[in-house]
Parts: sequence; C-alpha cells; structure tokens
Amino acid sequence: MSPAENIPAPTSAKRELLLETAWALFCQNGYRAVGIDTVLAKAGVAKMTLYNHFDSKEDLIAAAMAKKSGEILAGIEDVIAAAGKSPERRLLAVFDWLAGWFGSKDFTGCAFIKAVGEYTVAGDKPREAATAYKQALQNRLQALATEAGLKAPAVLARQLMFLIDGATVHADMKADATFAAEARAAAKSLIEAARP
Amino acid sequence: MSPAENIPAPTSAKRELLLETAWALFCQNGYRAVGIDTVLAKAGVAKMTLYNHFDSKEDLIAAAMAKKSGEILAGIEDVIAAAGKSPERRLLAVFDWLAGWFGSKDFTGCAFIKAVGEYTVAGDKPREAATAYKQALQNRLQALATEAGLKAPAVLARQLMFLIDGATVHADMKADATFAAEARAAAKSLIEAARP
DNA sequence: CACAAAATAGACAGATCTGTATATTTCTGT
DNA sequence: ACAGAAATATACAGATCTGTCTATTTTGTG
Repeated sequence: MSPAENIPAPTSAKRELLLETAWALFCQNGYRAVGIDTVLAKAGVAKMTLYNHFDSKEDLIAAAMAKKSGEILAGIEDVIAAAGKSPERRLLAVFDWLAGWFGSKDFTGCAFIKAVGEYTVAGDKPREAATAYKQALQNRLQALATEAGLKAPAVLARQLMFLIDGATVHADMKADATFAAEARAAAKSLIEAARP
Repeated sequence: MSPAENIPAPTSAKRELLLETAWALFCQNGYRAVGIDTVLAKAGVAKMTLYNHFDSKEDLIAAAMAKKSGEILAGIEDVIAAAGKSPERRLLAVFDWLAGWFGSKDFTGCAFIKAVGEYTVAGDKPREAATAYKQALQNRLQALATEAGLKAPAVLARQLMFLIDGATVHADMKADATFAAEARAAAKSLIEAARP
C-alpha cells in the first residue's frame, strides 16, 4: 500500500471546508432544513467534490460531528487544565467553558442534541455521532469525579450532563447566556452533596 | 355573533384527529422528516380538510403543541395534587411524573425541545409554542418553590428545568428510563440546598 | 326530506431535494 | 513540462414536498 491511498485523502482542504461549512449551516438552521446545495454554495465547492469525499448527506453530517466532537473535547480539556489541580475545580471548569460558549455570538444550541431530535432511528449515523460525543464528555466528567473521590461518580457525571444539556437547550431557547452560571451553581450543589 | 362561528369550528372530530396524528408522527420522527401526506394517510383524512382547519404545516404543528401543552400540564397537575400538601414533595412529584413518561413504551423524547432544534428562527410558531410550554412549566415549579419557602425560587425552578430537559434528552438518546430517578435525586439535592 | 356545511378524491403546479453522469478544467508532484 | 489526481460546471433523473383547485359526496340539522 502506497502512502497515497485510493480514496481522495484522509484530509484535504476542500474536505475540511465542506465540514466546517456544513457544521455552521446545520448547527444554525437544523439538518433537514438545509439542503446540500446550500452548503455547496456557501462553501463554493462543486457537488461532485462533496460526493467524492462523502457517501451521502448523512455521512457528511456525521463526519462534521466527529470532527467537531474532537475539537470541542480538546477545548474543554484546555479549560480543565487551566483550572488547576483541584478535581472539584476542574469539574466546575466545564461550566465555565459552557458560559463562554453560551456567550459567543454564534451560539445556536447544541448540534448533537439537535441531531438526536432529527435522526430518530437507532442506526442513523448523526444520532450515533451524537451519542458518542455525549458519552465521551460524560466519561471525562466521571473520571474527574472519581479523581475527586466523590460518591457515585457515574451517577454524578450523568447528573452534570443533565445540567449541561438542559441549560444548553434553555440558553438557546431564551437566548440567555447567564444560564451557564445557574447550571454551574447547581453543579456545585451536587458536587458538595457527593462528598464522602 | 352566533355561537357557530364562520371558521369550521373551534374544535371538530377531524381536527382533533389531525392534531393527535400529527403529534404522534412528528414526535416520533421529527417535524421536517414527516410530510403532510404521511399525516393525512395515517389519519385517513383528506388534504383539503387539513388546509380548511390550518393555514400551514407549521400552523398544524403549533396547534398540536398547544393542545398537548395543556394536556401535559394538566397531567402534571394531577401528579402534584396526588403528592400531598408538602410543597417539597409536590416539587419532587414532577420527577415521578417524568419517570412514568420515560417508561412509557412510546416515549420518544420531548417534542418541544425538538421543535426548538428544528425551527430556529425567533418568530417560528413551533418554536414559540415550545417556549410557551417550557415557560409555563417553569412558572409552576417556581410557584411550588415559593410555596415551599425555598431560596431564590426563580433560579431553582430554572435549575430543575435544566435537570428535567437534560434528563429527557439523555433518556431519549440512550433509551434509559432510570435517568428520571437520577434527575430526581439531583433535584432533591438542589431543593435541600435551597432551604432557608 | 331538504339544505348547507364539511369532508372527500384526485389532479396538479411549482419548488426543492439527493444523488448521478459526463465532459472539461485546474492543480500538484516529479 | 507532463501525467495523474482533484475539482469543476452543467445537466439531469427521480423522488418528495407544500399548498391549491375543482368537482363530487357525505354528513348533520332544521
């Protein structure tokens, strides 16, 4: 096998552009509401280029979600690292990251939650990409809770996920970035209650 | 003004059937994924009947949401009433209602949250119907929190909404009804922390 | 029964959508 | 410069969608 494979390439400029453009449009307007042609027009890319890189629209969506998943988790990791070494502080740092996200001017809710709402069949790729991301974040929270020596870290991690995703839905709905702080305060209560 | 108005009727059998059928299909499969023709076929109703009762698909969706909103809030009210007179117990009763919903075999997540994800423009009727419902529930929680004499009842009500909606998203995603109990436990912690 | 309101069937316009086919041009690495 | 890979423009098939129009039939109420 030569280093240059048969398939276009694991990554190329056009491919990345398509993923970024697709993410932005789908996140802002929903998945089924945005047609492929809209993505192509905004990206300035030909239709065949898209279908040379991706099997279908759902495949493009899932690929964009997978890419963003990695980027977002890396960004969260940075915030956690910057929070010092207290595991409880590191847990709460995720909610500070949330505040930054809610406050960003292009905040339009969680594209993963939206994917679960629009792709409702178990095998749908966007749905699976969404569950994978949410599970990864939950696992990270659980690891932090375990480090912190908190009781029932798996349950706590999920409860924190409830707060994060619930706050995200409401921040989108009411366009209110202060909800991150309220979620953080709630998280603090749960963490304190989980001390051994 | 005669009791029989010009418009078909405030309520009719066909109209109710359309609302029920539309709700079931949209809730299960998403809004844009289901066409009007699918609703009509399942309901066994002619297309013109639909457009005599509703201005558009979005109007049908918003009407179905408004109808269900009232029914759901009434159902929650029953559970609250059955929980006795302790305000804190009444607050937690909402999470017992949640458990029953998650466990029902036709649970497919929250149609209001999905509407916010699919109709992303501020004026969209389905989005407004969703925010109205969420606000009504939040107001009810706030009233209960106030009755209970808890601190910052408005904030607590919103935090409980975060738990409810986050748990709903995750219960849909992972098809796990036990999340209601975890959300309830978290709610209990928040309520205890809010005691004066 | 008779009359008006409600519902029906079915076709249709017009738009939009995903994905494919083809022929041509641009880019890239050696 | 040249060969092969990548991207392009364009057209198109086939399906689907919302909403309208018309003519007919059913239904409910006096």
